[in-house]
Amino acid sequence: MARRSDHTREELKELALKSAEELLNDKSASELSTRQIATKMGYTVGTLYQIFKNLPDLLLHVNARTLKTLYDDCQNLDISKRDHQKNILAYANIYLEFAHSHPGHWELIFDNMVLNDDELPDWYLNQVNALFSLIEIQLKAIQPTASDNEIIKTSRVLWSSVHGICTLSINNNLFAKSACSSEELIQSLIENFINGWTTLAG
Amino acid sequence: MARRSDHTREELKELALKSAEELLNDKSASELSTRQIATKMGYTVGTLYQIFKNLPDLLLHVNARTLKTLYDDCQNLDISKRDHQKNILAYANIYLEFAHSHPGHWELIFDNMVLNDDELPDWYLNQVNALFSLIEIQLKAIQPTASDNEIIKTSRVLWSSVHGICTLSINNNLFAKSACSSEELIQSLIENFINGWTTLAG
DNA sequence: AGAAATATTCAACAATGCTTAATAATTACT
DNA sequence: AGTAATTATTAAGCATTGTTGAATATTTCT
Repeated sequence: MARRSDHTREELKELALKSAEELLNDKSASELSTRQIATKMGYTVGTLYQIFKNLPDLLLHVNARTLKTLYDDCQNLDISKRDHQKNILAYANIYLEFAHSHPGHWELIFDNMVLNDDELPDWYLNQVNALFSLIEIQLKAIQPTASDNEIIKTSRVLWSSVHGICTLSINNNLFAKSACSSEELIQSLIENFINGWTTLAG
Repeated sequence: MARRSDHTREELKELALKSAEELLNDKSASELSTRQIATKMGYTVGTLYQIFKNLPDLLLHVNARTLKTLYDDCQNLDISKRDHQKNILAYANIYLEFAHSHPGHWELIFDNMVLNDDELPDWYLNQVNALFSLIEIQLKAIQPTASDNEIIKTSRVLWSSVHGICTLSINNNLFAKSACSSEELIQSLIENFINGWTTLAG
């Protein structure tokens, strides 16, 4: 066996990422492995190491595509010019919807294997910041006098909280049989928090 | 070979759990293995399978002890009879402090290996519910007219949100260099949310 | 003391994991 | 066209996992 010019280098990269993504539709992030990705591609593991530095590097590229999807989903929203709380709620629901329908992709974003390896590259951090900006813009519109620091802090609080609801609802760790759909929880969070934030700090 | 009378069955159980806990001080939950636990005990793996059904069963007992520690920490608080928001904030800080100082123990509680195996036993669920009750009592005190359903929902929202802040701050995923200590985030969450909750639903 | 019961160890199995050394095939050059 | 360099691809290496069954050691009971 040997060389096959079936695919160019760029095609192989696309193929690898696509294979990983397909696997993530059925498996959890921790079950993803080089062997499985290679098999799904119709190649063996060594090929992967010619395209990517190592597994974390491959996964980072998968994550980058996930972030892009999320960002595009947010951009496709009809943003209201008046009701900023509604906009934030819509963002949160996109996040929730994505987490529920693509738990594997979503989980991988927070996988320590990818994150802790070393410093994340700038091109990746920029994608993250772009997502945060969406929220920050809405918050600034709600409270134009708030300091940048306050805006950043509040965006982190909100996003962490939404994230927590997603995490626990996906894994069924809410321990509440009834009347606790994750949509309800998200809505309660956003409404009460934003209301408190506007009346208190305003 | 360790002598049969070195430890009673009960002592072995304690020894196993203690060894697992010590390992969790240095390792992440996913790095924990039967072989390491057995080695730390001074026994071999077979002994573990005489005490516990399998690894998830062992880990479930580790988690039970973690939950007890958390509950005891909460019970040792000086609870105010007036300022219920302050009490909730204190609970949240205990949760945060525990998560930061014992990330391995904390992570294991939400490990899918333990949770997804099969239905969790009642004696374990009771421990979980006891912790939720602490929050629910405070919420009920804030809004005595709120329905049970609303109390349950709100406790889940609050706890999920606190949990999210812990998750992301531990793994350094907040992507905010400065001015975002997790304590600040927790305080912002509790203050704004409770304020919004009392003014809105009241 | 000898036999039955139990505790503990050891070895093996069957997977899985990431990574790299070796191999085979294509390309580039003379 | 024939040889050398490059590169795609494979195969093997090495470590680790949870679990089990047989062998060995220790205790208990008759």
